[in-house]
Amino acid sequence: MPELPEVEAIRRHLAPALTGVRIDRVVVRRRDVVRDHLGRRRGRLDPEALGVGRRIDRVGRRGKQLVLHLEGGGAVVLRLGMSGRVDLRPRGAGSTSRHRHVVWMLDADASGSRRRLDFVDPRRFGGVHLAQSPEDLRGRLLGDLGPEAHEVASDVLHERLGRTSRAVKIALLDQSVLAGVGNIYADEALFRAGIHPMQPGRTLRRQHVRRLAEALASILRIAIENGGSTIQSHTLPDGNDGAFTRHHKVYGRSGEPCTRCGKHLDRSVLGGRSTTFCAGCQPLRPHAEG
DNA sequence: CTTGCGTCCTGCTCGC
DNA sequence: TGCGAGCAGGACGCAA
Repeated sequence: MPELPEVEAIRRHLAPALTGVRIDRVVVRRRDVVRDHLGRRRGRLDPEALGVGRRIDRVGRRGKQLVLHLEGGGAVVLRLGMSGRVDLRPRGAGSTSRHRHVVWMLDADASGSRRRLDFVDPRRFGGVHLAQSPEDLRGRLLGDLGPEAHEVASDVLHERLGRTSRAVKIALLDQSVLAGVGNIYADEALFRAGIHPMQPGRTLRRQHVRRLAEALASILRIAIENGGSTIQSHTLPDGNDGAFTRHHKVYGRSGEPCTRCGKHLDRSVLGGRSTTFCAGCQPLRPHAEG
């Protein structure tokens, strides 16, 4: 469950070690985590689609998905889900997890290090998706994603949220509306913008959406610079924790005092997701025309 | 078309 | 110390 900043931190960590490196061998220890570009489990795994014998041209990211672009087109898309992570370690190192589902054995990089990349995901909400061509990638895998949350223009966000009657928090979590926001940053951005999580998207006024876009950009960028936020299992591939936890103003703080007004923070459940907010600082506003 | 609900999993923390 | 309940950063399929 890393969200955009955590995935970006992982991407930046992996890129220098993986770019230009050839994949020697892939071990699939649990085949049901591997899917094709439409999300289907494949009966037969194609080693070439998994990257065997190919170089990694580029390590990219779109929303919460990590994309290993392979030479000759196609890509391996890693979705970390709630509990997923990737470990980058020397090929000979032992593994600490019994939930290591896919292992990429890499050739030596420029400095001569021979490493492997482990996809680990205890809950298995995540997965490894194989795109055989750029078209595959542009389809269901990445094609339905909204704009990147940390750089969305205010008027674009206003137009997109204006299309739905759902609660703004639910809309923020919808990756086809906006890519990269998860439960933590949805709550944090709404708090910072002073918007009630249950406010219907289409009732948001332009000025509030502007504050929301600014809050998203600010919070996500700071989180990226800090290497992503951390709770429980989230770790960077080198085993170090990200360091953003202390910046959370509402997430995980229900019942504690609001940092802005001192009232206790409320908790409710929206779309099955735990939601923390300050009823004082984030008032539900009636829809004003014009 | 949109929206809301149930479901997929394991592991951790908390209270008894 | 053990045990069960409840909760967890996501996203899908399905039905209305």
